[in-house]
Amino acid sequence: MSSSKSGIRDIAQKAGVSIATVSRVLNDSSKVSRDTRERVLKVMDRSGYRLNAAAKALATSRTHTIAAIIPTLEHSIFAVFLNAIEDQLAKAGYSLVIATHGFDKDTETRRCNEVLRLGAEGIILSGADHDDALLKTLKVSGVPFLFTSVYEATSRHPSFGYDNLALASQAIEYLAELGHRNITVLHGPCENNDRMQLRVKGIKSAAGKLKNVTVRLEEAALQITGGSDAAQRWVADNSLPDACLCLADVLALGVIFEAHKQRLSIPGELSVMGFEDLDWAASCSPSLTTIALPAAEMGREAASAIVNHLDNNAALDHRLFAAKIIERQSTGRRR
Amino acid sequence: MSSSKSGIRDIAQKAGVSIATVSRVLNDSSKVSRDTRERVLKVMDRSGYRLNAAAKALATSRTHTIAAIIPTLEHSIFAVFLNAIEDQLAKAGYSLVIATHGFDKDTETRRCNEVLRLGAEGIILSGADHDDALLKTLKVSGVPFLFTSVYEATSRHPSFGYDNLALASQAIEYLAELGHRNITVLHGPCENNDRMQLRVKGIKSAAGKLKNVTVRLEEAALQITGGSDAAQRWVADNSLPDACLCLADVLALGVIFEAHKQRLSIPGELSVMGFEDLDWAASCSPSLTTIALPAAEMGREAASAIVNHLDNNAALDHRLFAAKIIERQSTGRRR
DNA sequence: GTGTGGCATGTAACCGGTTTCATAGCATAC
DNA sequence: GTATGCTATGAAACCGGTTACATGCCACAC
Repeated sequence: MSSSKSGIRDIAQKAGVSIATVSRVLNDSSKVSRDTRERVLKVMDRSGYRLNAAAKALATSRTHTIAAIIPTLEHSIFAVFLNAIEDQLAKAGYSLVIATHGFDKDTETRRCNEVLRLGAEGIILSGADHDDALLKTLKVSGVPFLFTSVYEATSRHPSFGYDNLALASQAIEYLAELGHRNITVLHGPCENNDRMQLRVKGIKSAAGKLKNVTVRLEEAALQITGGSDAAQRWVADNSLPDACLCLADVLALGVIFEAHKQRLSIPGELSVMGFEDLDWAASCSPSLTTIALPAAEMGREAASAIVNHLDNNAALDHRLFAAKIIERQSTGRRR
Repeated sequence: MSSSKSGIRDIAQKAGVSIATVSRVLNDSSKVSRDTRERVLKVMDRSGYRLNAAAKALATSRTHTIAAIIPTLEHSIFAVFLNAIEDQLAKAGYSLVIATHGFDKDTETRRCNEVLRLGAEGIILSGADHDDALLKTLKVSGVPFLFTSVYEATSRHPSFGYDNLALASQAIEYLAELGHRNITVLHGPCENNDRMQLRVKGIKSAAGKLKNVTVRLEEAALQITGGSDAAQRWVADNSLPDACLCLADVLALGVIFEAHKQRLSIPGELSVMGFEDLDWAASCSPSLTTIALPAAEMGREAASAIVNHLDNNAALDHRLFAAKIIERQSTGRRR
């Protein structure tokens, strides 16, 4: 080995300049003569130099890393969301670290500490309901963070999301307006999932005001079989409602599949409505009436907002993402 | 502020020990007396000390970070795969950085350089077909890497995956054995996607050997509408095959939805087979005969292998993941 | 010729950890 | 009492960058 020095010092020596000059070249400082800059760059290129991010982070206290802490990547709504975040962060020169917690608050808190140790400069969280320890940790650390998928204008912490409560109310009102009098609402587990809690709350609130409409709430596992099992039960029990509102699209897909197996006509015998507008909702048969949540847009904007806060000190506050009912063929007027 | 010193030096001062001792406590070195250790830990706890990962990385040349470079998170097969990786890495004390390239080789190479600069100690790639520049970069860097989703026993680089070629052959043979004589194979774009290329190659190879079977290949966009558009065309053109083999489950789902709309009976008038076994394949109607790819298992094992290589210097080599045909109700004997 | 200012560059401290090596303290062996 | 060895601890160098400050040089004004 010709030179044992590593990194910047090696380059400096080979180029016959000081390490400060090399650093200036790296950082595009204008205080370097054209000649010198080119000489240094040439040496770097030839030596296959690669900047050491850890050293830079140590010296600057900047890591250019953002963390997203989410329940799981297995639900495609999160994958779409994260994909948009990653994309946007990459454009801004930041990288994404992900941590999943599987809907467990203690795990979430632990993972939050881990990403902070790693030097995350910003944290994107899912939902607004978190452990006190997590919030305290975030507060103490001073790292900016963002709740997502919920819009909580009154919260002290910034949130980017939807008005889950109002949307759920609108959904059931929509079904009621179609004349349905007997509506079953299928929802996922509410535990450690405030988005779902809010939707259920919205249902309860709207149900109280609807005259002549019977609303029944049922919980199902948040997967296709959760929906299909429920539909199967309705047929077996002879408890088929006029309409079924699923507070997650996967449940609706399960219902649709099961209805098909049972030769139940949708929307003839059963109207089905979803929540999320996953990619297949427009294509399934019948296509699914649902509430379109702009998850990708939310991801992009959340990433931009955090970056903009870090780079330009822009304020982080609340942001409501419009979501609206997409009328498709799985719902119809009650016969 | 009482003490301006930061991190370890602050703790050392408050505990009345040297920084070396604090470091020993942090690293569980046994060469610290019980008393001292407890005193240091107490001070750390009270001060809300958090280790600086960048400093540690700089000093040790270890980041405990693994990168996964994948095309996109939007296809759920990748999400499932990554979810398993993240889970496994977290258990082993590593974190995951993800980089997506959107099926673009140049972007992939660029992202690879980025994660190397970040200090990724291992890299998980999707597929085995990459830019020469990327391979050279990896080779020069000395960072261990793993191709996934493909099994290439003859490759000089380790690969964890499936025998895409053989599986595709088996799939079409399976359909032929059911008596189908007129089979259309629907595949996604092959460009920059060697998994798909291999599957198509497997089809062509098997097709040559099948007597009395006409195999037609059609390309479709890798999304549900790719499948439904194709099926719609078949009906319009009067070119409906006996059976349709989709080299990605999403395409099969599109075909199933469209068949339902067209009141085409599956498998009565058309047998449909998929590839991947995504989560809904068992629940859809009719349930989908497909090839089950153990993506989560592959993710877990890939993560373990990289970690095991880094921690215990275990060799990284090839690993074939068994995938098999899952017979469900979307396929049947030709009438 | 001297003074002034600006530009390019270098020197050295610093970021927060780890680690090598030295050493103090003490018990045990002779 | 001295030699020996072991344990717990500390001092200081080091990892690879950034950056405040110093300096050398040159042009230009006087």
